[in-house]
Amino acid sequence: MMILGLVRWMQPVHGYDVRRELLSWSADKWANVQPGSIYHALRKLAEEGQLREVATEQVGARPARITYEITPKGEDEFQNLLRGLWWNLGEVVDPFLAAFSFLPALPRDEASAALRNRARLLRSGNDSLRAAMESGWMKQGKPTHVAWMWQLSIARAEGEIAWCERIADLVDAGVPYIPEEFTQFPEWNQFGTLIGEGGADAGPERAEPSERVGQAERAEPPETSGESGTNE
Amino acid sequence: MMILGLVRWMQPVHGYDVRRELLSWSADKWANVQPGSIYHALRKLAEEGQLREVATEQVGARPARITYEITPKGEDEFQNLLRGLWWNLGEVVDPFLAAFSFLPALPRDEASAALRNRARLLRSGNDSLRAAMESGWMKQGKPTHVAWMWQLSIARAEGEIAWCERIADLVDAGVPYIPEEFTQFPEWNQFGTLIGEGGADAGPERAEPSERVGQAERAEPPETSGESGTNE
DNA sequence: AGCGTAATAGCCAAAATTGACTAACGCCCA
DNA sequence: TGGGCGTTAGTCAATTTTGGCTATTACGCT
Repeated sequence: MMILGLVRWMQPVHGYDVRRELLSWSADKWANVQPGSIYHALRKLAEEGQLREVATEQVGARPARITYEITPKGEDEFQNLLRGLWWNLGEVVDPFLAAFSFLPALPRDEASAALRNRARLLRSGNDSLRAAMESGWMKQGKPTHVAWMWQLSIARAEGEIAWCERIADLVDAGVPYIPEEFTQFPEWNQFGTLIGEGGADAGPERAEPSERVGQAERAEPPETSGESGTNE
Repeated sequence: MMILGLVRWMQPVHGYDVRRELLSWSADKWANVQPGSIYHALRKLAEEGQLREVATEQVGARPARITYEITPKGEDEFQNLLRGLWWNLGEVVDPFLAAFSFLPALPRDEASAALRNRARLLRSGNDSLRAAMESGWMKQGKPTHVAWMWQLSIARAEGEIAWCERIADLVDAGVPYIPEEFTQFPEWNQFGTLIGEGGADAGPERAEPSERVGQAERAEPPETSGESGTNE
């Protein structure tokens, strides 16, 4: 989608243009697009008839670059995709949520410390976003709505900060959360009940692998070397 | 990570157990784990020495099931992974954010309608989460911290709801955001508007907001069949 | 001019993910 | 008593994703 939309936007383009644009948006972070996938996606879209090759230039002995533009079919598909995303709730993938589900695996004091630390990180992330928005960033020719996107991030983070502090307090206060299954039975079967309850389900969250660390802000856990590695 | 953690948690287990557990958590939504990937992950972890095969039972002529348990090395790795996720900010991947970056591709009135619709969806999602938490869910033996996870979702969504309304107001108010690239080449809009209101039906506006707030919360864009398909 | 670095453009083999598929077994009810 | 259905358990080929690699040209500096 991203790629189709970008081609639509910048056409005619070749792969490297798209790559640079995505990179400049740090889209490898908030969208799901690594540079390596671009060329594959372009080829696939072209083969599906949503894009069309428009030229193939070559400068010297460099790799030839193929320029694409969107076809009416691609435009149509793009509109569908776009509306699907705007009108429905998509599933958000958040690795922290997945990790939080293992709360009982951490000692209480570390859990609460980590939560407060997270609040701190979120706050300072928000601060730097705000600073970036006010300082000359927007005069640099960035579209206004990008600032709105930042604001969405900020708004969500603000909700999360409050949550962090609240939960940290609960943890500190010794509110019990460790299920008996942990302390008593090694096996937990009573999970069948979870399924039955799907009627009111709605866990709109989702966790995805790959953690990359924001440039500066990062704290290390007390003891282990917080290697961020694979994600099985 | 998820899988390693689950094995650690439920050991000794075989693949199907893990699969059922993840399914019961709807983990295919909020984590990144489809049933198909489980066995691969288990094998990979075993081969990396983080898990160990512990038994291979076979009942009749059914597929043999291999039971795994975690090794000290796996435990170590799990602690690392877990702490990495707890102490650092991970990147959240949200398809809506990606879609929002194409705001200029939508007609103003559709954008604002979609935003308000989104606020509605989020609100009702929150409501049903809250309802689920209060109604017998927690008495069912569910670990307390799962409720905290729901609360995080709610907190974030609340921030987002406010944002939606705020931005919708801005859009309605005609705050400019369309970059010059767009207005320069009006043939782009051609498609947006054509498709947006070309449905030939009376109102190009407002998908009929279905009143019932049941599980099937979802609204359709004005005309196109909001296929949520691939995502290039 | 000569050298090192950065940017350009894309490729590719390996790894991961997916969803459809198999195939036996248990059980219920007519 | 046997046929249909759901559960159990996992496989597999095809698709996707990854991120490191190559090889050329442009640029800056002394």
